[in-house]
Amino acid sequence: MTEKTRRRRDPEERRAEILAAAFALFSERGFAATRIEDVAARAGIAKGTVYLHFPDKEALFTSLASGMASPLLARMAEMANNDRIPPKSVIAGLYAMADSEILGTDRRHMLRLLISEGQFFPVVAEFYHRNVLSVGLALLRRVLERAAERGELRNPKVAEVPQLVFAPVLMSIIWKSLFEPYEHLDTKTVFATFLETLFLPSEGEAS
Amino acid sequence: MTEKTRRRRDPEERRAEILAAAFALFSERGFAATRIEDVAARAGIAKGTVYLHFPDKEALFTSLASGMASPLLARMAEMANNDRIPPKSVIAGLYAMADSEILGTDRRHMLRLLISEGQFFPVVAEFYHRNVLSVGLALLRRVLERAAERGELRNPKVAEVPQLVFAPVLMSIIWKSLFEPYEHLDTKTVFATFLETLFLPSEGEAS
Amino acid sequence: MTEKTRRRRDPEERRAEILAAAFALFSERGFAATRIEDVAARAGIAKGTVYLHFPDKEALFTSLASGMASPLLARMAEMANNDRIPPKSVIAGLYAMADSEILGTDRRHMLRLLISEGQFFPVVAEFYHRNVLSVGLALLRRVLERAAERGELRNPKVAEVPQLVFAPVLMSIIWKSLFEPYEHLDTKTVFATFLETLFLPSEGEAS
Amino acid sequence: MTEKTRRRRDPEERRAEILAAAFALFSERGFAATRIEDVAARAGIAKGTVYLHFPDKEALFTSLASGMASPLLARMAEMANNDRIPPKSVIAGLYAMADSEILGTDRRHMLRLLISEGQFFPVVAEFYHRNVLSVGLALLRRVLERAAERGELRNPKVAEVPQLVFAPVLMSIIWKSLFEPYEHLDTKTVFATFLETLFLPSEGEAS
DNA sequence: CATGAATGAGTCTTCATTCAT
DNA sequence: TATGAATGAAGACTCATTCAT
Repeated sequence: MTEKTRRRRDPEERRAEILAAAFALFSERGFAATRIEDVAARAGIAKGTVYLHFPDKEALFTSLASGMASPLLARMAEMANNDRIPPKSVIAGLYAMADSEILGTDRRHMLRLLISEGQFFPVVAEFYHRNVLSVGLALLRRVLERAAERGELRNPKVAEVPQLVFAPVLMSIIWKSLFEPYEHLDTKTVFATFLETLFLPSEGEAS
Repeated sequence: MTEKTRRRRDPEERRAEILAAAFALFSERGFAATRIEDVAARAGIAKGTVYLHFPDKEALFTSLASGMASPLLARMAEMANNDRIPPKSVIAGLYAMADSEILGTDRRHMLRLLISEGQFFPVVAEFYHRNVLSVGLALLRRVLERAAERGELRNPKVAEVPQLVFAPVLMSIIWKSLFEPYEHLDTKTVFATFLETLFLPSEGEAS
Repeated sequence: MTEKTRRRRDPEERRAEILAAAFALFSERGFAATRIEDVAARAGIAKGTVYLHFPDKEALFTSLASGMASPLLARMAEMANNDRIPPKSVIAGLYAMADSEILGTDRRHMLRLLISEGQFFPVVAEFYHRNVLSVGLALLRRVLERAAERGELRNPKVAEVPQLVFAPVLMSIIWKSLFEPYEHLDTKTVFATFLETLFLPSEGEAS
Repeated sequence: MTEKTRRRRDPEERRAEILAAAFALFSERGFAATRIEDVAARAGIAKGTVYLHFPDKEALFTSLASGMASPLLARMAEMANNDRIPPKSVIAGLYAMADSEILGTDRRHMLRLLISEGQFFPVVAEFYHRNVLSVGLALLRRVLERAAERGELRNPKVAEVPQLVFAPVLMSIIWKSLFEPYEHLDTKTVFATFLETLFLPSEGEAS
């Protein structure tokens, strides 16, 4: 009875396990170099079983990519929409979150993967634009406009190019992926410096 | 006359043609999805001929990657080392160059490719770190320090994190690759805004 | 009914079928000239299936070579170890067995293949030395020493060079492979004559 | 003038150089694994030049095989036809020659190659049968018959199976090729022992 | 549902042979 | 004659996908 307890799990759970395995392998080796068989092995199931949950290899990638963003985005939105938090603190919080939740985890590999493969998966790119970027940029724009109104931005025009806010995040992901072995990048300093470049010092802060 | 002049070209020229073909296809489809046979076809030669010039597919990529950076870097260095040009103009010039020479051309695809595949080609990553990044960052640091001394930076600490300078370039490349079809990004505005965020307005400039 | 029973056979059986196909083709054409695809076709399976059972072409050869010797060797050992059989009869029996079981069958092709390719498959050569030759020579030496003690050998020193015993077998294999179409070799006479050269006539035998 | 002395050599000499190179490489690696380009390189010429002297790779092999036997055979014939030399000495001389001229040199590789590939080159096999084996066996038969008449053979019937005489030579070639690294074979002892098995001790010889 | 043996299209790479120079 | 760049057929091996069990 304990023998075959592994079979016939909850479908949703099984699906999640497969995605987790795919995530690990895509992160490590990239899309092309990951074999379905390895994903299956890592998920502890047989090759064919993967196909019971996903029509093909691409679906594995698109599912993964789509499912990855939402949780984090929600938390970010929550923070950004809280008008009682000062804009600078919001952005600081977002950077802290990016640092610990993305750069500090395997998620950064997935983001790199998105950067790498996204172009060849229009479904994914469009999904991200619609559900992540549009939303995220709107949030940022709102926060930055609030900051501009309060006279906290060194250059108020930044509010019109909110993409600049996540440029350092992308740069850090790329650096970590490619060059960290050769030269360490201290992302906390990156974000802190950038924050101080965007925002004037708060009152009571030493320059 | 041009018909059968195909045989026995200058080796250097032939090599360049192959690289050009590989560049086009890698840019368009990525490394894994490009077949040597397609590279050959595009170069107007037979499959086997590619192997007379490059030992394998990887070599094609590494050659390409290595050969791509130097020319541009040299021009950038020249500009950055000219102390008679004010720092802000130097950075403005670099952004202009990035905009026209990278973002405005196919080279941006190659850069994306580097971001994507670099991790799996340590030779390339190390080459870039040593020959491009180290050099480029040193240049930027020098320019930024000069700016700091002259009191032109909004946040002098930026001189210690010169990577921030090219963060918007990377962001733009990624945006163009993935999201441009869905939402246009005006890179000139991106760079202009960022420049104004880094630097205080010059005298005589309107904010 | 036999039509589509092709899928999912007993792995051991499938393995044996592949080896049988490989045996036939290697025998006929040699190692280099045999294509995996042909082996598959002959076994009635797809190319890829071969690779489910053997890691590569070499493994096919080494498996084949290794698996080929034991059965016969065992029977020979049994005969040679039976001290109640007079030495001359033992050797006669071995020759009879070689004649009918090797020279008279496709196995002789395999032996030729071993002679041909063995040098390039050290694994195989060592395997044969350890498991076939060492054992076989020890047996022969024992039999010959017994014969020498009983004064049955024309030249007792032969016991010290038991390799001489199988020299005619190798010669016959080579002859059959290369020259039989041009000139028949009667192996029974070869072995009989050699036997009479090694051994003195038994009592009661006419010279 | 010394510059291009290498070009335009005597065709016969050039041909010989190519054959020598082919011999070395075929011996070392076998027929399939030897590339024409390597033969050319070893002969110090360009790939295409080989084709000015031999129509294809096979011709290289057949030429080589055909040209290899004659010189040695001639010397053997000379010895065998000298009726003043006692038969036993003739055979002893032949073994000595085989030992020093074949087993002791690279020629043994070529003989192994003949054994290996001969089957797939009927031209070669037939050539050898007609020009080497027929001749050689006739010589041996004659010598053995002379020995039989003189009552020097332990088993006079050997004269009817002269192939037995070269069986130990083949065995030694095969042993050296495959098993020498694992166990040394002393060919002098092999031949001496076999000689004493074929022939009765000469008068004045100790057994 | 789950399995994993089987499939075969797809790709890299090699190398005998040709032929313009 | 000699060269060696160019060719392209050939073959080993991979892996996404299917499907009988």
